[in-house]
Amino acid sequence: MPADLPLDQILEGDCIELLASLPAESVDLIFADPPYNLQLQNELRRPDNSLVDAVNAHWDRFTSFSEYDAFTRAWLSACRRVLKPEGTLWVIGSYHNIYRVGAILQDLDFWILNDVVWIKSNPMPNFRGVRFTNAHETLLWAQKERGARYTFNHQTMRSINDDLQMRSDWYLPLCVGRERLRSNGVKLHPTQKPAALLYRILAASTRPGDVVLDPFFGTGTTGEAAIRLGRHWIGIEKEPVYIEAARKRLSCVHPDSDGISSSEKPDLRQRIRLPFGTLLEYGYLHPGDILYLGPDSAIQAVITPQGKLAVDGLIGSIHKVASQLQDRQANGWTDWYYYDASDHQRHPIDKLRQQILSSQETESDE
Amino acid sequence: MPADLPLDQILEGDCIELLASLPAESVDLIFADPPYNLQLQNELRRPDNSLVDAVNAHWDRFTSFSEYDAFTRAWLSACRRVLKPEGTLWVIGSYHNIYRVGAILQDLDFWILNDVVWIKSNPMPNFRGVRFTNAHETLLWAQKERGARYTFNHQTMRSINDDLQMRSDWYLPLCVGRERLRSNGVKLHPTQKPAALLYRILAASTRPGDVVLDPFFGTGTTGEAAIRLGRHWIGIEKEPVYIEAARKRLSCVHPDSDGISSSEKPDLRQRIRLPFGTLLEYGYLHPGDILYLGPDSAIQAVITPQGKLAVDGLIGSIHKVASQLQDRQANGWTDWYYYDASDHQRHPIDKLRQQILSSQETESDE
DNA sequence: TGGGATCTTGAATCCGCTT
DNA sequence: TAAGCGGATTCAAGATCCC
Repeated sequence: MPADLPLDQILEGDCIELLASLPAESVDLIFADPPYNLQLQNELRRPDNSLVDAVNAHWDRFTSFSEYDAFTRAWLSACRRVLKPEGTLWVIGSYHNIYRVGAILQDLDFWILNDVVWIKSNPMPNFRGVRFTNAHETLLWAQKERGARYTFNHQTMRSINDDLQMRSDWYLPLCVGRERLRSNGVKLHPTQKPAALLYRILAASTRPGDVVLDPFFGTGTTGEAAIRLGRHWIGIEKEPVYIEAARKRLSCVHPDSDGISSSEKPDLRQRIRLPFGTLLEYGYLHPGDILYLGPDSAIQAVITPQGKLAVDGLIGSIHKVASQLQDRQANGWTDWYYYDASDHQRHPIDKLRQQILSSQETESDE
Repeated sequence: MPADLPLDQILEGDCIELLASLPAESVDLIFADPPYNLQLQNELRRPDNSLVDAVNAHWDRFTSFSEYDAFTRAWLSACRRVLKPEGTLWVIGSYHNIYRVGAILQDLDFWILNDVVWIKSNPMPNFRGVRFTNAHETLLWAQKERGARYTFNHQTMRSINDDLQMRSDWYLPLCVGRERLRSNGVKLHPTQKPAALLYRILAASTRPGDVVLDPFFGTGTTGEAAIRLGRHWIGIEKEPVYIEAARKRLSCVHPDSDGISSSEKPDLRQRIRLPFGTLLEYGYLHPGDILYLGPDSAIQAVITPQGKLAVDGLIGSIHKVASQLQDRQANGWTDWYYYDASDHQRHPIDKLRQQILSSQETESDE
């Protein structure tokens, strides 16, 4: 590691200039959350006529695609220089910018390893009903040089995904509530990312002690994840307000004493756990199917596309719904039954879980 | 509709040439599933050493991004020419090609309306555990001209999504089992799309009788959805094997007698506008009658002979008066109530409008 | 203090016909 | 063509209020 690498600090200024001042091939991972080039023409109002507080920051104003492209090429090239040959890069964006970014990234000889979709559990609806709800953002994960060795902690990802391979669709809520940084009740940054997103990214693609750089540091979510996971970080940001907020925030963050960072090998106990939704993924059950609360009970519930159960107005996990209906702590796996057309009988859904678990044991790659 | 438009048939040959022979601005919707530019360097084997039957067709081989870009620009431009000004275009792809396609599409002045992610319930795992399971593909939905009116059947989408807005994340299984076309047990087309995907696309963004064109028709999934939904279709394909399979397949498809197509809720935006004065013309209400601002409110207004409402010095449309009295954006149809002497209750005046609208529908429906 | 009702808000390219 | 205006349009969570 070069001695002149400014570790664990925020560099104040323009990222393209500051990146040029850093030593080449010195960084293991880059996470970038660049301006999205949103182009809302007019104000937007909800059906109750209240005004939506849209992104309208000066740093997100570009006059044309070509201006945005030039900006994108500049910061991506600067990032490429400081990245180690075996390093990788993440970029997040929406449909407004991600196709520009993706194409330029490929033109600069980055090699895409995955695209990942962050699916929001609570996106803002489309108030006018004129398009589909914009419920996801896209992450690109690319390596600097095609064919180079890169870090991917497969077992760590498995262990935080109920021992299934982590897929390219990630379900995470927006950054709201206590996690969202505010000043006098006003959100500090219009697009603060959830900590869980950065935590997963760093846990997946870095090793302890690695250097993680974020050229659009904002309020420092990347730094927080790095500290918690025992990685070094470098943040670049030019807005003094964000820098101050990030410094204050990061002064209170400490490495996790347990969790992913200290248990990078999967815990054998966790191998038994399997989310109900997996039965849908495997096609054993389908959204819309009916489950019964017991072998003879008339009480029914419908499976939702999200892998929950719905009865009347009640929606929740198999365990929660079973508990509420029976007014006691319940185990959904043994309480809910499905109808098997082949033998005309009801069986507990736990039977399906056992089938998947046993098939995974034999498929296991260890 | 141009008389020389070859409806409901497959055109045999190269799509760029054949598109040039079609009349300009004649097609309502284009769905394109272009070659993905997949380039597995070596054969891919599962953990049990069996060989994965990857896409390796000759039509999916490009030697460079620039060659793929030129091809993409050519077919997208040709599509743009035949599309009506208010027409829209869908393209599906994976991370190998969708960023090229998206950027070129924007460069050609298509205007992106949404990107949609098709999330596969049963994707192929990443056998070696070196990346995230590639569990989704990306769809781009764009209009030919920014700001033009386009078709989006919001109410239809709502009704097939439990009365919630349809989001940009779609959960559909891969095309497998009986749906997958096979010849002697071998899959006929390496990337046959599920019928449910095309069905949703056409149900969302076309109207009955519209012309849907697919420049990479393959085995005709787009044609099947079009027939089932009562839309015209044009398929372009150059592989004789696929053409033969599509012809055979489509000869057995018939319009749905039920399902989405017949349960399409009328989009309120698209129905005929009916002025408040019509209620007076029909004799449902009379000048001088009293309306009430809610089921219990004491606030009253008088109907003027001009079909306006008057309260104190205030005179205006049902909407304007309701908005001013309540100090918010209001819909007069649902806010104003009339007194029905037959049941001694107040009802929204929208009830009267519905009666007229339904009587008009039964008159015009043959 | 508990729970139900109401209010607030989040990276959003967000109306369309008539005059 | 730009302005006017009729009238259609929202989901999930967390925070706050109220009884």
